[in-house]
Amino acid sequence: MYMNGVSLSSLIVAEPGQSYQSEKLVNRWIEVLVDCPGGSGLYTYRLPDHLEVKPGDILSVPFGTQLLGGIAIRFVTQPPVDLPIEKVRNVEDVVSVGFFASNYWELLNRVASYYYTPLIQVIRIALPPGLLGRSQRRIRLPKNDNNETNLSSGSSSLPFLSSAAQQILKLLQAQADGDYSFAYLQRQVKAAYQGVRELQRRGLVESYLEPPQLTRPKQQKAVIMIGATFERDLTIRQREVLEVLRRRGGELWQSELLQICSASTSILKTLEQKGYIIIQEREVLRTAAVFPPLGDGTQADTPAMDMTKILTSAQSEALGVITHLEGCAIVLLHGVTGSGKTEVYLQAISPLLGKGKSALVLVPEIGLTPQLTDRFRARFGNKVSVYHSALSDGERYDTWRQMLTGEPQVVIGTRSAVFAPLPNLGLIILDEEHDSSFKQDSPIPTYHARTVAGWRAELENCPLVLGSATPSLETWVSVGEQINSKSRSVASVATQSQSSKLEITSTPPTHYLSLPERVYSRPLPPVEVVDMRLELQQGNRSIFSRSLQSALEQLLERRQQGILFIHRRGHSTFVSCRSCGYVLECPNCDVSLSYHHTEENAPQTLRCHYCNFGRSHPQSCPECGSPYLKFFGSGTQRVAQELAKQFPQLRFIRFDSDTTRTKGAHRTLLTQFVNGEADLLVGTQMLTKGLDLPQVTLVGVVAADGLLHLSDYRSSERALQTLTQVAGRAGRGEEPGRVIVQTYTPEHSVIEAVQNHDYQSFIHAELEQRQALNYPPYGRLILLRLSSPDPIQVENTAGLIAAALPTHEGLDILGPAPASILRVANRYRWQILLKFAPSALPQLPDWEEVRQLCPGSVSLTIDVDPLNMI
DNA sequence: AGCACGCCGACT
DNA sequence: GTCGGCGTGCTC
Repeated sequence: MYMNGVSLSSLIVAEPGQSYQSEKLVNRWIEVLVDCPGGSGLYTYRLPDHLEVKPGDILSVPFGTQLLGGIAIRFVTQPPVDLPIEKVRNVEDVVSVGFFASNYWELLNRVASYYYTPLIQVIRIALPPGLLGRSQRRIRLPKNDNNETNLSSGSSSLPFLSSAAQQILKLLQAQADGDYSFAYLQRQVKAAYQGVRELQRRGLVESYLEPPQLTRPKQQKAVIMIGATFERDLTIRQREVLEVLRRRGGELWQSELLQICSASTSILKTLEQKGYIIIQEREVLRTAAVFPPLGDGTQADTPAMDMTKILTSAQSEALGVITHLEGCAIVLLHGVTGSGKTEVYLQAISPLLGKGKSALVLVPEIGLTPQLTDRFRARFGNKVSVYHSALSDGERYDTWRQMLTGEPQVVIGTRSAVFAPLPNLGLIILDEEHDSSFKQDSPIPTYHARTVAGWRAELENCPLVLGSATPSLETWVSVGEQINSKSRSVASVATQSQSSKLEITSTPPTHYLSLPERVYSRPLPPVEVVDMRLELQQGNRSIFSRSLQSALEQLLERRQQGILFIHRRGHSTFVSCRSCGYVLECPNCDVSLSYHHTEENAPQTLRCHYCNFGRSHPQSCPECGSPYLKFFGSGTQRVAQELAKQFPQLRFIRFDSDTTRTKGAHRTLLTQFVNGEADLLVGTQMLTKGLDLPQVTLVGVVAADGLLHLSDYRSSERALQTLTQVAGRAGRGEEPGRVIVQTYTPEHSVIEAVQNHDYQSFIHAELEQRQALNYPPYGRLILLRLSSPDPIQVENTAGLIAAALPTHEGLDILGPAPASILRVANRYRWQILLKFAPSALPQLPDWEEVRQLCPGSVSLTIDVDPLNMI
């Protein structure tokens, strides 16, 4: 257990059935895990008589001068001996009752210990924001009965006030209620702390605590009928209302009932007095609005009302295996692009709901997959809810509570939804399991949703289905090497270690399920590789090869649609001076600024992708004054310009982080494309994530090279995954597709693998290399990220830590090395990589001791199983 | 994180 | 001598 010196090993949540009464009288004290930033731990509180608390409840407790959220851990018969009794304070309130089931608690503990993160940090991501919300310190003008004469003349009458105090007073007097949060004043006025103290001493302002803004459930009035017989003391109108209520099952929302009967509340009041009904405040759940379906619904493959589809034989075999699983199992559903994985998910979930169980569906980014969400909604209606960080706090809170009800339901969500508190979980699906957005880089815990989902499946004793056309090597290896024997059966089914029911801790059984063909036997698109060196040699200086150019022309002639994929890293579009070569750089980070063109007529801006610094495009070079300051690179803007020049009739839509920044932009752009308002979709990584656009026949990769030559050990794997996914967007409908990949290194093994649609051979070659170098999935990695505003201090600290790390057989220490972009947002970053065999785990250093080596200005993040090593 | 307490330099 | 700067440490 990782708890900053507080041992929680004996920490067990009380059994569910435990009575409040028995505890209440005996135990006057309760230990609470408090949500305080520095070194969180357990604190003992007194339980007032009027509060009923059970371990696992979320509480609001006084802590120092503020009220904080905390989790009730356990009752104790007496406070710690070294704690003076008068220091023990009362629990303020109960925020939420009965949340942590014991296996859920165990899940959080595992995350905390595996990722070396304080438990409270894990709890924070598992709970909706605001639940552990802190109270706010606010400053207001004193309420004065005799009018404001002493203040009204303004700050000029108080010349002896400091300028900070005067500014604060002015702000407060200008505000209608004369009331601001202290944090706001601190932002507005410098030295606000002193200013407020000064004003407080003079009695000109007062300070008070606003309790945490808990997102209270929205209450609504419900009308419930009691007694079924109608006496004759009813008027015709009252009878009508009761009749409506009876027909609707005796319960309705007040507003609904009144609307149906076009009545007013006075009728209900009388009925309540006569004892026919009761009116009750009930919680109403604000679930996320159901979006309109994508497209107009007339497209052959766009299901308006989604129906169960007839499965291919591989699909039904896979479905058969999944639905017959009992208890925990890990399943890899390896289906080529367009093989109908989603349909398998849908049909696997369907019978569960009937059995009163719920399903959790994890996707890389919800905004990118409106199609998947639509399809689930079309199939399961309001049993589907969506849970991710882009929801408003209220929506998130309500969805979270909806999950706690235990109603059978389907939750679709991103990374953090792996903590969705669904009881009766019957199945976890993690779609596009190779996608790196399932890994959190910061803040801590740096968890991988796939890893956590595995634990969750084990603890909930339910299957986990990992779906991908391009499985990660980690999954490939963990599901079993037996796939090596290339079975060419339609659905090759393999079962590894049969776990006996007695050994709960043994590794769960694994299954490999393959969907090697697309639905309706549609072929995978042929991939044409174009050597751009030859193009240049033969005098074609365009960024489009002749092959791609003619394909684009054909697209227009045949009225078909296509996708152009551009790999763009932040600094591949930069502005430089053609005269002196000066490059415009971010003043805070060591990267060049990239050119942005947010709207048609907006002024040109330059932006830093790391810290979001922005500036206008200067008229002339700041260095030499030359007016020839232009942008370089092959970002989407550049490609868009070239397209407009070479193919003026071609209508295209840019689909990248610039054009999809606003909420719902993904959907709008995709809808336009689906409706045929454009011929071509031009974009970056986003195009790779599960788009199902049946009309697309052409996929062009402008330059594959940017992907191939990244400098970490996973770059080949990632490049192949990206290219395979992009290629897989072509030919998903009735028209056959084709793919054109432009590259300067056509002999690269990744390019060959894409061309031959041969993922498996590539994997085996890649796995051999990983094994030889002891990289994941064989060896394990832990990355220590250090950062500080002081370049010398980080470097020194990094050296100090590296020297202090133990030297063991099988534990490699790589570095310390400066991060590839040394400075981001004015912080200098160094890192140390630890590589070790899984068996060397016990020899790892004590991270608390390592942390001690960091001076205050240097922050240390321990990234377990890192994916991004920039 | 706040907010105490507490220890040193510039002033009445 | 006091006021007020900010560095250190606690919060049940």
